[in-house]
Amino acid sequence: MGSTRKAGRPKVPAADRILRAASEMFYREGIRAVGVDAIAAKADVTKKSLYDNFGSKDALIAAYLRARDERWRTWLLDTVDRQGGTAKERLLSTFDALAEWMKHENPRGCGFVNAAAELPHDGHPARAVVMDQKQWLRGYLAELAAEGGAADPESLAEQLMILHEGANVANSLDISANAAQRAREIASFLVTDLR
Amino acid sequence: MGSTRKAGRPKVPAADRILRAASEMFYREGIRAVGVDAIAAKADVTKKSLYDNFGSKDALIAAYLRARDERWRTWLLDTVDRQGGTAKERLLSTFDALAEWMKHENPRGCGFVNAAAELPHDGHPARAVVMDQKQWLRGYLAELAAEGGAADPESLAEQLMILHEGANVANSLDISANAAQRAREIASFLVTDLR
DNA sequence: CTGTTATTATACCGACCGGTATGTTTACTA
DNA sequence: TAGTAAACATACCGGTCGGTATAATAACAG
Repeated sequence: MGSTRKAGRPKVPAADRILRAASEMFYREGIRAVGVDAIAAKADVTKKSLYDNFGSKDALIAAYLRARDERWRTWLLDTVDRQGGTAKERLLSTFDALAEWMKHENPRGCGFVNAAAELPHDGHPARAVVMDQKQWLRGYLAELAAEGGAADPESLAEQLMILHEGANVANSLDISANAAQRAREIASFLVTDLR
Repeated sequence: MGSTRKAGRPKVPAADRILRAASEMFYREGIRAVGVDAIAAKADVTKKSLYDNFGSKDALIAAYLRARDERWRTWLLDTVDRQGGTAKERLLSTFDALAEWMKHENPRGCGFVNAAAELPHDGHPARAVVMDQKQWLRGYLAELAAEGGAADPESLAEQLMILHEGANVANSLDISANAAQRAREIASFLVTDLR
């Protein structure tokens, strides 16, 4: 069902093209390194359209992170559900999902951690998105941990978060060739007592 | 051009003030967010002095990271040596060193990881310093692992690196209240068979 | 058709960017 | 005391930053 309207012009709405261009450039080059003019040019859009749609660069940054967050959540949940199994197995599956994600979407580290590194001020709208992303994953892991009968699900979730974040960094800086796999090995120790 | 640097000077040399100011600002605000004018002003120095001493902003960034690297290495080695003990105990001590370091020098995450996030291009002089920092720590951990009789010291070092990096991120984004302690708990599992 | 909305094109704004040029002053040392 | 090198102060450079203004054009709903 392609929405092909009039072979000449906008197959994809301007807002979508802007967000797509911004996402690629922000992640690859760094947020502060990319100017709004460059984004508009790559999206084949005027700066006016960009500001009509998003209001400011800061809002566009937040939108970029929100979209990335949604893609990651979908990918993670789909992968875990697809592999199925017990709560213990699903906790370990999150590292398989991470491995694939890093391979083709995350070669330069976690986009949220990178954004937080570039935007240290608490007031920035992007930081709320970052914090939300992390707390969501932590909550999801805690849920699975509780389901598996963990003695302290929250503590286990924190430990698994450390492994996730560490794998991201180790992967992006060539510290480990298959960081997600290594993190998964460690995680398997932590969940041995679960069902 | 003989003696450029010689006998003791009563005041703190300009180069030191510049490097100190740059270090604080780069780490706290982010590298790209800080302009050379602001650094010169904070160091109470003219821009000319800054460029005479460091040549370019990129070189100053690399110098900032090199200085930070040296401080970290010194802190780590001193802490580990102070606590002493077996190789196994010293591997665990690296997490105690990290905990203290994060408390008063690293609240905003690993400065090297943050720098790599902001400067993605391989050609940038800062990236070499970052990579060197990570490889050094990995090598140090592998050394201790071998000393402790690890079956595969390199693999163990990679796993411990994941824990170090993960603790840094978890600490800076409030994912875990005592991330280094949690990472240490995990590490203690990994080194149980060592001496 | 007409009115509205989205989008285009272009030009502009003040502020700041990294970096340079010019001289003048300070401070150590030969 | 004279020489020298490092620090000073100031001003400038072209380029880019995020953001705005104005006006023309294209698409669509009534």
